[in-house]
Amino acid sequence: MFKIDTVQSASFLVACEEGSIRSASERLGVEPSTISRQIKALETSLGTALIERGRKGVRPTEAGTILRTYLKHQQSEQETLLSEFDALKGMRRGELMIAVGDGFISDFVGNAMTSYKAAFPGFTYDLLSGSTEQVLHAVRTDRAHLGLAYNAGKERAIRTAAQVKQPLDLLVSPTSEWADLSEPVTMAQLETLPSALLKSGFGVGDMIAVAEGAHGVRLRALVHSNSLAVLRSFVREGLGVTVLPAFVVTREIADGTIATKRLAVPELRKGEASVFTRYGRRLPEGVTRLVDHITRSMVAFRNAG
Amino acid sequence: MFKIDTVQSASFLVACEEGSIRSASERLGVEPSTISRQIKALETSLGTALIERGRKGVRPTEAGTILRTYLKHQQSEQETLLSEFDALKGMRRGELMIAVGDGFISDFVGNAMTSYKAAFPGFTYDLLSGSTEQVLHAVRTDRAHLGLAYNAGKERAIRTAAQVKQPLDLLVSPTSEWADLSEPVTMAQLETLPSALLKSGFGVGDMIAVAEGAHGVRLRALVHSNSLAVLRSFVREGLGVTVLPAFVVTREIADGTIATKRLAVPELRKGEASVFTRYGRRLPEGVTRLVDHITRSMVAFRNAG
DNA sequence: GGTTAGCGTTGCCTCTGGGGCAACAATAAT
DNA sequence: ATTATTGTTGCCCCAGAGGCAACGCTAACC
Repeated sequence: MFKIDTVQSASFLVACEEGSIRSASERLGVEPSTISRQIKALETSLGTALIERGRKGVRPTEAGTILRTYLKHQQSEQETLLSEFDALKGMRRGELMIAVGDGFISDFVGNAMTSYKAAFPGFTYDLLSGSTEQVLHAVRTDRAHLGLAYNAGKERAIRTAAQVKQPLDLLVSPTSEWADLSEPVTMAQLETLPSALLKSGFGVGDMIAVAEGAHGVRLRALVHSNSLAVLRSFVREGLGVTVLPAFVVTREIADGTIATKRLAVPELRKGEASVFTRYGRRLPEGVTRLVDHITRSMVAFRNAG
Repeated sequence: MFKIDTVQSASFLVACEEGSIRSASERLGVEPSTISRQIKALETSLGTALIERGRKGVRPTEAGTILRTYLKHQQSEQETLLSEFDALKGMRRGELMIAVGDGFISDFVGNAMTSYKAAFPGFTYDLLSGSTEQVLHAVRTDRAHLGLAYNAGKERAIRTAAQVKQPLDLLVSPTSEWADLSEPVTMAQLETLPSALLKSGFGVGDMIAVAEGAHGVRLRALVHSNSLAVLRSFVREGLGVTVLPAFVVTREIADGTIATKRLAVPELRKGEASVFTRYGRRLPEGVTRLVDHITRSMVAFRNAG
């Protein structure tokens, strides 16, 4: 595959620079015979004479001159390669492949990514978003280094790096008829409310399904969707309520377009936001450091519910 | 100097292509342990992880991907390098460094170079011209592979590849008063003729000096020059005569502007045109082949005087 | 012109280090 | 839980790289 051995090349190159095999041997700290043999071996493998052996040293033949410029060129290319590696190691660049649950997007981009970018500029991101199930799958199959998802069940292949309880709340529009419901809201009350819910595959959707089963009820879901944007709009427009962890709507809470109400349903309070990787996978350092930033800056992981 | 070992690179590359160390080991015909160790050694020398070891094989890390593209690129460059070597070996290209005596220029360019170019296109020439002494020096100091000169004396450092007797003739203009001199011309006659002669350092000049000494005479040299063109013009214009081997004025003889007359001076008939190289120098094949063309096609070497 | 110094090369020997073998740990699939 | 497959590691052996010294050769020097 590669006909040009590196050690042999070095001998050849130094011999050309020094002009004699003996001085090359001194510079490289080996015997002249070694240099002689290495160059000869290189010539054999290339099938071409590379140096003229003369009375007072050696000089490259025409083929040798060509090889020399080739090696010089390659050497400089290798230096840029090594500096790229240095940049990778020194956290000056890198690529992070992250899969995030839809609910984490704004939190992640607005907080974790922002602070990380300030600390380590030069990193690029491959950001997948989707349901909890999709995030888990991406991590399992190494399509992402790191996953952020809600209510990701334990499984052998997944190693959880951080996990914070984030109970589901009832989200309502402050201007709607449901704004003055008294807390905590019970399952019985919930059953009567028009709602927009996430489909299964999403952590939230699965939790609600479990709660429905436990209480033997079915919520009046006007909408089942795979889009959080649908749920938010649904609530803001006063069409009904939804059930989500609070961190998903941090901004809407802040600007007063959505309000939260505690739920008195134990099954809906067990949810956890988690950061996880594939079990056994050796991660780039950049990813490890990113986990720190996530746990320190993201609302979903800072606030213990 | 070179941190990237070729054998290690090959292991790494094949492992990435095959997707597992074991299949790579099969393809390379070695044990998996070898591949594993080589890749690990490469990682150590580069100070960077290159592959992620996984449950069902290996895959390059980010650094590994960069290295991979680098190696691919290098591989293709190496191929072009090897094809250049092939071209050199196959006599499809090369550079010939030739030093020729001034008198050989038109003969060499018109005959040897022409036929050689037809046989081996793609060769380039570095053509030095000068006196016999300059040609010898160029060959001695390896500034030329091959030398063509007149009356190059024997010396240890020079190996003569071909040598042909080329006696000096008297050159006259056919329309001049010396056109009807009877042959052979003696030294005594020569002494009375106005002449243009080459300076010493040239083979011809040195021979004439020797003959002068042997006969105890001095020729009436109106002009001493280091330029054959001067001598030719001098004769053509009917200003006098000169002494040169006939092959120097082949064209002038052919078109009738210069005529030759035999000389009855033994010292002036001993001259030889020779092709030579530095003793002990290993020559590119192209040069060896060129010698054939020279001896077969050049007037100076074809015609035994 | 012989002699000497310096060049690259080669034969011999030593010993390092690459690579085979087999057992092992870890993981995915059954 | 078990099995099959992955990469890894300890052990051992031998090819091959490299040191040593003698050699052949050329160039320069007296």
